[in-house]
Amino acid sequence: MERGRSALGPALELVHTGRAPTRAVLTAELGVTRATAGAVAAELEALGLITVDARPAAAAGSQGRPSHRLSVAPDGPVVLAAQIHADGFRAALVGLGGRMVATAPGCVTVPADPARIIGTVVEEGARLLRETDRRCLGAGLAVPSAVAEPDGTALNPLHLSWPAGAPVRALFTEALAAAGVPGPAGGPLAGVAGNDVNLAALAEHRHGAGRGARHLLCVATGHRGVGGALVLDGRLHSGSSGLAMEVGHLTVNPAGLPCHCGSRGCLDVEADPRAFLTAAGREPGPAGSLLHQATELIRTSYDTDPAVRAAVELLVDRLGLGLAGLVNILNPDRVVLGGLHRELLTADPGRLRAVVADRSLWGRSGSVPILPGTLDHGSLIGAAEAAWQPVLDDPLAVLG
Amino acid sequence: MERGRSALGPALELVHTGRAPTRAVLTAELGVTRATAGAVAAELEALGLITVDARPAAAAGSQGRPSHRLSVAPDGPVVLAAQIHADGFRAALVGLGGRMVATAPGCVTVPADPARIIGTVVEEGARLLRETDRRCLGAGLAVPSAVAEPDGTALNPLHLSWPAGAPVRALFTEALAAAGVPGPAGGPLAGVAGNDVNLAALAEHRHGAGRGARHLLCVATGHRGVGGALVLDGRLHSGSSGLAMEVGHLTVNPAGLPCHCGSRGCLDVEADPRAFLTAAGREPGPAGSLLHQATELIRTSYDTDPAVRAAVELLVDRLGLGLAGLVNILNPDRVVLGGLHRELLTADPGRLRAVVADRSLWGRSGSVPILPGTLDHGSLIGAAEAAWQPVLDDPLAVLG
DNA sequence: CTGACTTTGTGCCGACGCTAAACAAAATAA
DNA sequence: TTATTTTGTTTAGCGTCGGCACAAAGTCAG
Repeated sequence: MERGRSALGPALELVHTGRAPTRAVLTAELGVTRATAGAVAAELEALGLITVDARPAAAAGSQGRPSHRLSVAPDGPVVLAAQIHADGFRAALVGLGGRMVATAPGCVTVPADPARIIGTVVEEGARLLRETDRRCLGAGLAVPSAVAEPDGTALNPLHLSWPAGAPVRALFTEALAAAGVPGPAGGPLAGVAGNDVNLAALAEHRHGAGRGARHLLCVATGHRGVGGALVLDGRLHSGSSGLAMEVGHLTVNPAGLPCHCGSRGCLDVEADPRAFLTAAGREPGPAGSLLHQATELIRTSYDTDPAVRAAVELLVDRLGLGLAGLVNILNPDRVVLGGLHRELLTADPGRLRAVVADRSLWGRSGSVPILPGTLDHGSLIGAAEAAWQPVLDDPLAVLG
Repeated sequence: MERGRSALGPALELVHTGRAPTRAVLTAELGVTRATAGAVAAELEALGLITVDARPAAAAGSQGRPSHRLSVAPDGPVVLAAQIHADGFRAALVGLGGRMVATAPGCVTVPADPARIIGTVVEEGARLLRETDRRCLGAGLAVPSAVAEPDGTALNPLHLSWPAGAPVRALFTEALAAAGVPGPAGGPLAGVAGNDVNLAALAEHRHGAGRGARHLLCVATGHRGVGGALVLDGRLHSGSSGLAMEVGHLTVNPAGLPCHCGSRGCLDVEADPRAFLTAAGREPGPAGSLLHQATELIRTSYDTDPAVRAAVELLVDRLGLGLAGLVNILNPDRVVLGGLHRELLTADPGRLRAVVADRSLWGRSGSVPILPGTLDHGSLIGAAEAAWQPVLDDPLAVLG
């Protein structure tokens, strides 16, 4: 059996995430000798994945021989990333380092049946690939639904009016074959599919506000409902069957609204954009625009409208209760919020952090940092991250 | 740097947990060649950790050359395990395979100050060690409190009337030195300390009802409050600072009792022995006997006393709600219950499983197995497991 | 009982990933 | 200029593991 250089994957991940800007840092991070780090970097360069710049802009102030600069290859291979959400879909090519190389304009279409829309978004991606000469090493798809493993089926694509249990991964892989996208070995390309919040969390961990966190908790909301995700030691924790972090049914308001799950006051119905708009006395618009409507309302009227401010406080309190419960269970060392929750945090960071610190049992002794997400297209980048994973695990197995 | 045989640790763990009864199975489980597995087994035997029995009792019915039998060395090294609970403490020597080699009679003492009681239990353990000629490779202590890392301090030793923040690991290590317990290298022995429920979960995963589970969730109650633990891919998940799985403050009864955390209806006050006794119309006895009182009541009167049966149903419903929340968040592939919860499950297994399946979102499509714990002294065995961990990770680093 | 077959255990060799150590290179400091 | 510091490279060697051939110990068919 082929045995690749085992430090190759970790080294690529360090360059990929920007945590190894030089061979010297790479040596320290990998815990190997300079000789090994040098050999590994040379091999990654030979594979066309990274570049070594012997003459960086200007040496820093420290003494000693200046380091060469390591960076991801600017014209290296890419992966095909696709995202489907309530109000459309998007396709892109993403290189190492989370760099968006090419994007198809975000098409706004009412999602019809899964096979059709997945076929369409894959065709967009295939078109982008034909316009470039860069190799495609993988493909990832983000959907607003839990994706069961090992089947790759979408269990609750609620906002998409898809049938529950749609085999999204199989449809994705079939669409890739139909669109003529070749895999790295020339054969067919196997796609990966995942929940959008999970994938966004992975992207935040690699390239965003979660960088360097050991245990990262992400909570985000799209238009309806609340999603969670957990990255443990750099790996997405999706549970034993891909269904972990369905956090929407934590009780955050015992006297609250009834939820379709049978309980009352679930996070899902108490801390999503619809709940916010209702609390602010606004009429919720069409389903596909709830997030934008709520975000705009906060950004434009938080400082001026007392009703908006009161709604923010209410939702911050509920969200804080849910976050505190999750922090007590998972004990992450960082929390990153997305979607509406990110806006709530930005609007009133002190209150949310205080609520969580107050309710999490060890809040006083070093409470957990809570940060807003920093990526614009987290789910899309995350889909790319999932597609890169085999390469990051063992570059030679994919490229060798 | 010394580089031990890297398959040595995994191989020892497989024999330790009984998952590799023969070299052939070991070969398959490790994913190596027969030659490597044979060399690894020979080295473990040379280290005195396992024995190879070339002539097992009787060959099984299958054809081909019969395997030699692998087992943990019956007179191999041991670790010192100690446990402190609300109504006393206990010390034991535990060999590989989770075998209790020697036990000091469980002393029933009201825990006074941490240093005194830890000193006493360590002296008991040291006495056991003096009565044997087996080497001691580590020491572990289980306490009924969250233990913060990396400090090793007990944050909420509520039932022990200890000061919060007692440095239990340091006290344990000091007591080991004071009692003259030598480490494997002749120097002082560094002890490890952990929460009792966490350690019991580790023990159940290695030697009990959790064996073979990928993601194991354990929930248990002692006399007061509810504890949780999570074993992910064979490693205890204790969070970024050792405080994970504080599950006692999940809301399971929105109209329930006020909890000291400020909320109402927390699992901690709704599903512990005191809550059960109250629900059954019994007067709770002294704090240190609540678990025994509740257990006895279920075992003797569940079949005959309608009030007891009603109390079981009530607590099963509340516990089920809490478990469903945890299952939705963590998506384990097995759940093991201890303490009173184990009794509740045994009394009415159908109801608890139905409640969890009903409330966990994907309950219908393959609900998670819920099993009673099978170990008598789980926390003690778990303390030993934690002490064995360095040996299981790299036997040569400890023994070489 | 004998021979074919199946499965397990072992010895030998080579590939490969890494460490260690010496050396070379490129900067700063005196 | 020379010494010092830090980085990169070369070479030798070691240890782990895969591959292979062979031996060992049983079952099964006749």
